[in-house]
Amino acid sequence: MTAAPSEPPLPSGPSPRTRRARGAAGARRPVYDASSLLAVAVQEFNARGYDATSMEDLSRAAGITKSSFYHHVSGKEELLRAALSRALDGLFGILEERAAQQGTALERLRHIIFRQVEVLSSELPYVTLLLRVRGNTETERWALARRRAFDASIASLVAEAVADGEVRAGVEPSLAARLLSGTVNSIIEWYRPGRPGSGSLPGEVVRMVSEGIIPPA
Amino acid sequence: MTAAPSEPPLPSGPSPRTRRARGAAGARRPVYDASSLLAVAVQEFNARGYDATSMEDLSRAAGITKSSFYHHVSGKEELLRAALSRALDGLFGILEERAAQQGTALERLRHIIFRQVEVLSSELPYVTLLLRVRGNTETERWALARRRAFDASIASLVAEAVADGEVRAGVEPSLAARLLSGTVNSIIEWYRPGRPGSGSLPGEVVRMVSEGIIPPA
DNA sequence: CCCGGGGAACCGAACGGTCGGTCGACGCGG
DNA sequence: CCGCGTCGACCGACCGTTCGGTTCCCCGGG
Repeated sequence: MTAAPSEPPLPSGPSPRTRRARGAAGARRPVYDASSLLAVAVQEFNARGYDATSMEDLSRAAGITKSSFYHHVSGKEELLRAALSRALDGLFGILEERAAQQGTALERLRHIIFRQVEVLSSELPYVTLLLRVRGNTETERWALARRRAFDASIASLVAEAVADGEVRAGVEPSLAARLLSGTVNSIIEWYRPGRPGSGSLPGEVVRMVSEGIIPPA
Repeated sequence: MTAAPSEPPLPSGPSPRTRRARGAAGARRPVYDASSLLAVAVQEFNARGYDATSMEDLSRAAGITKSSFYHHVSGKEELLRAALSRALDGLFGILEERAAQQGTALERLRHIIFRQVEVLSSELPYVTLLLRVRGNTETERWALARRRAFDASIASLVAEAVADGEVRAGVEPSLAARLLSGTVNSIIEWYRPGRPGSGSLPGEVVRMVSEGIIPPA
């Protein structure tokens, strides 16, 4: 089920305002634009959880008062929506890459996993937030639906690889797909950028899920 | 199981006045004991998230008022503590089993993974709650610390297996341990009891992480 | 047999506090 | 002097928790 992405529910609010610093060159204070405030908010959301993070927490982390914070953003849920949208765009972008659409099912699958790890790393805070959504509001349910669609496209790819006999016999497609996604997504629990990875994380992950840990007999 | 087997959490009936008959044998049994209330609470916590679940949500799910609910439990965080404790006891119990302490490192590792999947399944709601705590309160930080200790013991076992040459060459121990735990823990995201698993889930998981999905060359 | 004390279960109402969000005013650079 | 960014004060709603009081059942004394 590769459902076409629909419009996110936008209850009320103007279009995202791209605020710029005062003068072109002479900005004198840390002026906050929408994206930098979003980055701050997402970091706080991930540290404490969305529901446990108050708007006052966010404004304090940004260095301004709550009222000033509201001058730049339209509301708490809108921040969440923007963050989830960014994560989902990154993930769905993988599926549209050339290498994700040509070659054998196994080749495409390996490429998608490789790229998914890369996106998880580069968009870590946003994807982290996405993977913790519970579905309490309409925005969260929208994100959950999109995320399920992404997982479903991977699952169908796994099923195709199994049908083509490209993977080990006895592998149950839906179980393998779930464990695959779970393994990849679990990276957000411990990966932190800037830490000296011994090698290429995406390559290591692809190899681990492909060959397991047992030495070839 | 300590829950009373006779009575599932009754839905919000219009007349909660149906007082349950005291035990004929004289054993006085309240309508709700602590453990059945805990089960209801944990289910709600998992559905909405701990912070997003109000005490009124819990009491409504239990079929009584908020005040009555407080007659049985001491507070919200105490419910959380009891649930997390149950999950952690289940996990640490695995490490004390005989098969987890004798044999080669790889044998012990495979047994622990097998049993961990079993515990995840049998104590699903409690382990689910455990794997979602963020560390906002002292109780949550205590649970996080205990959970890290469990993961650490698995990581050291993986390192031992690598040092003994029991696993594929080139496997980085700490990365493998993290992916291993991530894969196993991700089961809570989709496993639901009662669904007809085609085979033994623990066995399938052990095989998948051991051999991967690639057919032997 | 009846009666009444005691306690568990339960409830409505309210507490102090925090939440997301709003509003009017002020300082200041253009 | 105009408007943007900032701010303190404030709002209604809801939070977890407490309290006073009522109902129901068991049980011992007459």
